[in-house]
Amino acid sequence: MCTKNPKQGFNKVSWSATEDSILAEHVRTHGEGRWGRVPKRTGLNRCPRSCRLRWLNYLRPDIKRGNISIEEEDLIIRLHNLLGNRWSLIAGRLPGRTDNEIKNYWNTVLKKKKLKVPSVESMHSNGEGDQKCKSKKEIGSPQFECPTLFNESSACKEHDNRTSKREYKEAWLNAGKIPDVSFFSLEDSYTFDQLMGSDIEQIGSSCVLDIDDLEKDQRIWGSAYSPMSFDDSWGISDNWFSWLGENSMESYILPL
DNA sequence: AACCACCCCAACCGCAACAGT
DNA sequence: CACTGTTGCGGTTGGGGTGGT
Repeated sequence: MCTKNPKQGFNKVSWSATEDSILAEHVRTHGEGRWGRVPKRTGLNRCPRSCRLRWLNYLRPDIKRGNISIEEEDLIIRLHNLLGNRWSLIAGRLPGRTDNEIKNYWNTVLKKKKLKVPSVESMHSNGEGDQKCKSKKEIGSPQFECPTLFNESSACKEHDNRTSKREYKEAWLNAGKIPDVSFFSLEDSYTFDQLMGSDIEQIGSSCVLDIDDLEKDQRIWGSAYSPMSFDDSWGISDNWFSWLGENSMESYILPL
């Protein structure tokens, strides 16, 4: 655990080029992980978490530098509509971008853009567009921008009764099929309709289907396309789930 | 040139989940 | 099962840069 400066409370210190090179060299030699040992081994006067963060957000070789493109911005907006403030998941769909970067971009750029354009949800609520949850459990429910009478409180309440991430994952792996999806609300289905053009589709409260990866495999995609029809009331038809289960599509299911 | 206000982003925090013993 | 250390995540904030006066 990083400790606060007892005198000044909070004391941010930027990483120097020397520190960066020491850390980068250490990761190159020993690999990622075991961050608790890094400060001792390298002599860096940094806490393990600070080292990890510096590597993940700045030093990693696959980090993409430069401005967020229009395409990336569009994807961020669509994924945020789908997933809410789950920055790591959103970042996972943007190669080379970190969750911190996307979070910052949202808070400094996109949030303002969103405020400028009156959304439907603002007409139904007090205008607080972003969810303000105190814990990750509360964040669990994606905040959908629904054109109808979406009710956030009822959606959150619904989420409490949903299967936990771990149970969901285990159930999927053990049973070889997608567990109960009866929690799909009518409101959610409207969101799926809106997101038909997206490369990612939510198939439950705790996982999404990676359409991008699916499309890469032409054999699978070709045979999958026909049963993947969308149902008017539930967003994704039962055919999807049965087809996915029959064809061992675990690798295309991304747990949230 | 000096000051101020604002903005952006890196770095921090608390909490929760996970892994190991 | 309980405990402890580690890791991952989202929220928050201090520092530095920039533009306006």
